[in-house]
Amino acid sequence: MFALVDCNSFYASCERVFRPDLKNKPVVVLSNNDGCVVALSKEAKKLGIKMCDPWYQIESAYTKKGGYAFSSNYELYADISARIMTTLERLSPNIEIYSIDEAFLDLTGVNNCQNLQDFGMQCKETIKQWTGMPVRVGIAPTKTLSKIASYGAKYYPATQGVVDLSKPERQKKLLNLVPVQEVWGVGRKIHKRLNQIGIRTALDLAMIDTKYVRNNFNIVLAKTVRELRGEPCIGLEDQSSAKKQIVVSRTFSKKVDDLRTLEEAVSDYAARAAAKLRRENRRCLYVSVFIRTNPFRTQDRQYRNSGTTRLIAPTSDTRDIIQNAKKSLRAIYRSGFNYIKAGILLSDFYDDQIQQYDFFYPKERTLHSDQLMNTIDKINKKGLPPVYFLAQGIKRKWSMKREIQSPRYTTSWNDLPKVS
DNA sequence: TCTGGGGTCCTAGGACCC
DNA sequence: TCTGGGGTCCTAGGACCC
Repeated sequence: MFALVDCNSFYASCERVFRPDLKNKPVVVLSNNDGCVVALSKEAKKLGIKMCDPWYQIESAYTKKGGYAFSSNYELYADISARIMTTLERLSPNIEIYSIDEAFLDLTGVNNCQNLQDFGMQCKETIKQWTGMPVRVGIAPTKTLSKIASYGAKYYPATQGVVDLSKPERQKKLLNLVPVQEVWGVGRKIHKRLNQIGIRTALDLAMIDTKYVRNNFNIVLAKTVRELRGEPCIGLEDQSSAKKQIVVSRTFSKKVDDLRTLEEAVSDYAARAAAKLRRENRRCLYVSVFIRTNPFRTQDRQYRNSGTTRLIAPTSDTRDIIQNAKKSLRAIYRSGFNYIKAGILLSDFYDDQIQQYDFFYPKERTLHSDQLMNTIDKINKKGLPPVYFLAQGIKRKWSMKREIQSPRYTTSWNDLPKVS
């Protein structure tokens, strides 16, 4: 048996934790560069705002109606997420942190000593009390069904945010009410194809022959079908499973056309990616870079490309990663285009405890590399002004716009909320 | 003028091997 | 006119997730 604990409009709710005056008010959170809406409260939804609405199109009408908006504040969200996950770990022995605002709980054994509905209610209330965040809980014999349960908890207020689908009759009843595109694993493309063969609800999907699905769709959807019938196919993921790739990419705050500026941005992303890599205790062998123009500007000539370099040996040294990123960038850069986005991707990871040196690897790099990186990471961890490489640039005019960001209430001493 | 970022998994097709 | 069979590995791209 699984439980899915899911936060209600996570980013918007985070903004409310330290702003009780925003209770029952419309709140939206914007993507990087204040580009579009990525989270919205119930009240904002009622005003007709939708996920992914471009901010510049809705700003004036929305604020006139008394709506509040925030630039994304990932430091705050990550910290609140960590508090919620720690709380869940105390309530259940085995959890899988699925995303910043969701976790699956393994309820094996719990149903022997406690009513599951009560357990769900206890989770919800404890999290509210300890962190201030509203969550809902879906309980079911498979992960896919627990997602369905969570959907029920979201759209039917009578459930008070907790739905237990351990009984097959209840599963059937709810599946019949859920549109097929809401099923976990059914995206836009599959939805369209399912509609063409007359599949409209989750229950319709649960009833198709799995062989037919395997032959006409794919094995992933066949698993989904079996999960909807209550047959567990997807287990709790092992959290130790390490990342396979690290991506850092950003849209620029304005168009960029010269190589120097691109180099600066790519070096900055490379340094961030390298720091992430070290946090995972890994080294990487490949560094890829991609750049692209703005596809929304149809009047502009379009260009996109990516390039990859293989390092001499696996490394997590920022200097190596920056150097190779710049090399890849120079190989793919073409002048005469307005670039809007660049990114870096690290792949093929190795444990940082095992260092296989190459005969031709420069000695001075291997000698103090780990010590130097360690020191930089330590300094940058402690809320002091960060240490960075000159290649990352000083003014960073290309860097993203966040004009209406809330304070970092829980992660910066200067931003602590004041009580007067 | 202004349209996000970071991931995973699967599959088809090409290169290569015997 | 005629040109095998079976396998592995790698990569790019598609689809999905939050």
